[in-house]
Amino acid sequence: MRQYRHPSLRSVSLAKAMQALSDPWRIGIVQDLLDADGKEFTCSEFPMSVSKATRSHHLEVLRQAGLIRTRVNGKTCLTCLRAEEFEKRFPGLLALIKSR
Amino acid sequence: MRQYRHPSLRSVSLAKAMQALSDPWRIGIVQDLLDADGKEFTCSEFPMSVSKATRSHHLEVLRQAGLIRTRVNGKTCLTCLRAEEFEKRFPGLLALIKSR
DNA sequence: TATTATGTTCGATATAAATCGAACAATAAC
DNA sequence: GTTATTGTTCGATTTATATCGAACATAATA
Repeated sequence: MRQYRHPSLRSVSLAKAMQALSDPWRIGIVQDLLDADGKEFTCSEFPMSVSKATRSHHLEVLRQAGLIRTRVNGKTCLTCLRAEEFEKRFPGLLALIKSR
Repeated sequence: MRQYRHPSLRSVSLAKAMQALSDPWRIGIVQDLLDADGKEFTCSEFPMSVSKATRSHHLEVLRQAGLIRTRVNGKTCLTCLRAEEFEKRFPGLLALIKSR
């Protein structure tokens, strides 16, 4: 499988972060990751009723906004939150996403 | 001049707030309001190099996201931040916007 | 009342984003 | 090796957003 690109958080603008978090599916993904407290998810584990192409797209948007990190694991890919890094760059933003 | 509609903050979703703050011009407007600490701005006072139609559009987006309040004042309209309300609904978000 | 200043709204255009199916690639399992 | 599973990428389509000029409305003022 391919190599994932993960930008440094320094290079992520506030506008880009906001844009990434302006979609309900993507907010849901981040909430799932927050609720899971560090656990990694395969792509298909996120509960979304969209095609796998769209799912892949949303994950890429979150990746380029510095929100998630994905690694290859055999046949699957595993995604986790970049929680500490993101929190340092945009303090308090993740707390807003937490389910409520 | 017309009546402005201002949604209750309860009715503003996180996605909508994020969407409103995903544009550099709009981030700039909110930063100007934060820096001015309560002062009201007329539309044309925000330093933006876009047409007045576009300016009006961006202010409407912020208005519908619960970020600003606009009132008619004779020939002009005056806009201020809905700082306390917005902070109560989305704690910490405005702090992220503050110029830095 | 005519003029000017300040914004809004409309219609059009251009750009960006979301979405899907199909084709592809890589790995695991048979 | 063949097949099945998991995702990515491509091309096309649809929907949303940004942008502007022109027309309009309102209020202050000459």
